[in-house]
Amino acid sequence: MERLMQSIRIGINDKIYVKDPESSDLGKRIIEQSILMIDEMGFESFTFKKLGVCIKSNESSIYRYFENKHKLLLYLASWYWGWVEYKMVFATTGMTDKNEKLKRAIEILTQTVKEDVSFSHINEVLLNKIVINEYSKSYLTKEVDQENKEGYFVIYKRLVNRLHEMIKAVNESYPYPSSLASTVLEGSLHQYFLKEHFPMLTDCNDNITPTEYFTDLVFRALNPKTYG
Amino acid sequence: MERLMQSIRIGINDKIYVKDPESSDLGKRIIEQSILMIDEMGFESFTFKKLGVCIKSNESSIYRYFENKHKLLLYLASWYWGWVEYKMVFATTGMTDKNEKLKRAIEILTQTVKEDVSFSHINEVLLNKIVINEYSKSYLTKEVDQENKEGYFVIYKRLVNRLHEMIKAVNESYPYPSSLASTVLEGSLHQYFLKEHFPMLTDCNDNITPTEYFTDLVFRALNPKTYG
DNA sequence: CAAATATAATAGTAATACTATCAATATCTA
DNA sequence: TAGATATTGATAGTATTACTATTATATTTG
Repeated sequence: MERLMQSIRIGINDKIYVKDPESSDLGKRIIEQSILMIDEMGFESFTFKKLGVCIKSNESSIYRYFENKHKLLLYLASWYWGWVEYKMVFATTGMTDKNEKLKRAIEILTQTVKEDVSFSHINEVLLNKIVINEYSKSYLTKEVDQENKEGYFVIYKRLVNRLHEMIKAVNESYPYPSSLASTVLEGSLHQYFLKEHFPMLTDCNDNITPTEYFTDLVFRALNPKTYG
Repeated sequence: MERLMQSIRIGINDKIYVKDPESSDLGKRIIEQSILMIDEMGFESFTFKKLGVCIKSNESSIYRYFENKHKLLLYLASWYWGWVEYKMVFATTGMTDKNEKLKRAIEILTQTVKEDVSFSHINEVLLNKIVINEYSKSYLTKEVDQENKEGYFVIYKRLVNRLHEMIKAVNESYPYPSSLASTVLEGSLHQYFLKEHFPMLTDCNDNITPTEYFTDLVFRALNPKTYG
């Protein structure tokens, strides 16, 4: 798996960047260090100026890769969801038992990333933390409709849709497959956040994972007669 | 109900503001107009300078009420959740049927606000929209633990807890009552957002409400043997 | 009416989020 | 290998943001 992952490229909408950061050494340093810095100081405090100092490059050079830090966040998020999508498809294709398949998918989608599987310069553990803390900010904007039209969220939408399809496969009469799918993806990030900062608002802790909670929830919803 | 609401005061942690905006005419105009402006231009573009122009007052005068716009958002959110809590408690106290009580609570917590019930200067319809679009930003910060310690989120936490208690009352053996409660509250805002901007990711539309989806979900989760 | 308080007006600072220009390198191509 | 081209770096500059400080002017209250 690790070997395989190293040669995978995540296809990201090329309108998100001015110049593909994968195409140069500077570009890769921008991605690598921005992940470390955003995790460290939070997206609000992060600036291209600070990043420039950190990678010993110039602010103006970074602007040649990304219009602004918002676009950089969109890039990081797209990369993350593309990576999760890859892992999910890889883990579930070929599975014939629909229940098991859905269960496995939920597992992949709701688990934390524990070790850096190492796409060379991208630290997936920190990127996962960034997505938990910052992803909402990438779409809770006044420009969301325009940016959605331009395709900045396609990967995420495709991922929700894949889950939606698996839910339908298990119970085609369940009336809210899309909402359930989006609830699992978004809710999972939220439960991780609560676990860290508002432990009173969640049952998730060192023993109970968001994966257990959502697996249970989804199968109760889909199969009320036989579950539990 | 309307009459009653007009005389209610929402008790907000006084560390959120420098000077209580309810204590003066200027303070009320700050609240009133900031709601209109944040709804109109989004929280990112909103500044105290612009607000000053809008209410024909001075930037520096606004700083005497709120340290910064983040604190103002915390204030608006606290007010909103306090108002929702009031409505929920009002609607459910005295109900004896635990199932009906939970159902009614979910209804209140997940419905949109359709008309301005008019706390004089506060437009609840717009405030509800602001909460959908901006609430996450109030806690997805590096300062969240400190601010939580100072009690800036007590009302919201109390509300989640009330729902948690009602869930337990219906099914005390359900293993994830806190997570389910927080999922309903946060997920409801998310479904409204998706309905508006990513309709493919939700089943909610003009005919299906987040209330129906979450009522169904919660009762399927709590009562798998008899529901549906 | 005097004192206290609230608000307004003005000015100023450091940082942010860029844009523009030009020089220095590196690389690729004829 | 010279010459063109692309990439990066350095410097400067602008408008806006997010404040703080000071002083003046209303307004309230005792």
